[in-house]
Amino acid sequence: MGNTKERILAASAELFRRNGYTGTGLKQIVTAASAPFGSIYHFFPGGKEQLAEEVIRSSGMEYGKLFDLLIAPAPDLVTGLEQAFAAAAVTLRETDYADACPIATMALEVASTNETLRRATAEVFQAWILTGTGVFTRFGLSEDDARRLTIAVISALEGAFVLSRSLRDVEPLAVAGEAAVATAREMLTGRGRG
Amino acid sequence: MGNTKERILAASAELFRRNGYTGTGLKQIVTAASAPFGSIYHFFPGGKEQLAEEVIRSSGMEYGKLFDLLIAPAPDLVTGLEQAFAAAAVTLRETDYADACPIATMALEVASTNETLRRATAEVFQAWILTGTGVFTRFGLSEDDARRLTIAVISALEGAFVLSRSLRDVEPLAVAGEAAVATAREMLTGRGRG
DNA sequence: GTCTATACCTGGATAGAC
DNA sequence: GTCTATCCAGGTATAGAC
Repeated sequence: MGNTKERILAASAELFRRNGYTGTGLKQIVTAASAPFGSIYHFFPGGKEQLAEEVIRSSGMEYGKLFDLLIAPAPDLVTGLEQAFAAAAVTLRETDYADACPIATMALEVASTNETLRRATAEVFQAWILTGTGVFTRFGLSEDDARRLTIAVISALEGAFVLSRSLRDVEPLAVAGEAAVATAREMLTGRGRG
Repeated sequence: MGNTKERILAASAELFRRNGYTGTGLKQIVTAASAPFGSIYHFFPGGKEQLAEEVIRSSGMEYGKLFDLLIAPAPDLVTGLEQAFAAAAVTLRETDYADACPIATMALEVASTNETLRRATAEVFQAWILTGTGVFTRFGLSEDDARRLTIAVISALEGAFVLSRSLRDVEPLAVAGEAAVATAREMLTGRGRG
């Protein structure tokens, strides 16, 4: 087969997401991917850092598509947000509180320790913000409101993931979802900011 | 001196917060603490895990006091929330985007890998929720609203920390703070949930 | 190009001198 | 009780057989 690289990327994505960057070993990755050790350096000459960078970009961009898949097709903004947070809660419970954001753990780990990877996570988050802003403007929000709602939604989701994974309870995800909906409603009804 | 243990705890708290649990080595800790290597096992016979557990509990509980120090004394709930998010933004910038939540990075790292430490982070978050609920009820919210606002505020803060540290920009912290204020206002004016 | 063996280093942990 | 020397497993990375 020629999909060794794909298997390494898939195994890395799952291990990095669950165990973090420093918490995942290259030996662990090749074992999970059923690949020989040398393949890592064949496909990723830059070693662990290059592998992680590709994982951050690919799985991060993939995750960002959920704005288009879950929220954009919804009949209205509130319904779209409710569906997105509900879907996140289902996934979290089905995976025993393991599969939340694919890059959040790494983002915190590398924020102050690895500039290359920090930049990769930043570019992913910026892409999400652009995508979300586009989707929300199509629901009638101003450019400024749409951007602010996107940032508020991502923040609420990421923070709720931290609490829900730690507490092993989806309550934070539900509460954060309702708060995001309230923020959206406030913008839609034009109550604006203080 | 007899404060070797305190120096180890202080150095560990800072390193764990910035570099994470797996990203911090015990040798690194004793160097930063100017302590001999053996002292770690003298004061923490359980090794790295016991040290991390004590750090999570102590620095976590310390951080939870900010509810009482920053929000409780405020003239009103909205002002209190604004001050808390503003203070977090100032600290983040002053420390070059390093000092955010003392336990969030570890919480994500250990959520699926170390049940002892996961439980320690969960107990800290539960304590924060209780403290916040108490403070918010004193501002006139119902027990249920107060609990839900607390969870929404912590989620917004934690998520904004992820984005702000990655982007090296306090905009997410500002936006999340305004969203938290909007949620509080909605509860205070009795508009309730849908 | 695939894969194995290995080099080299740092990780956590321990023993024991003082 | 303070501190040093060391152990062994695991980490990343490389060399080279096939």
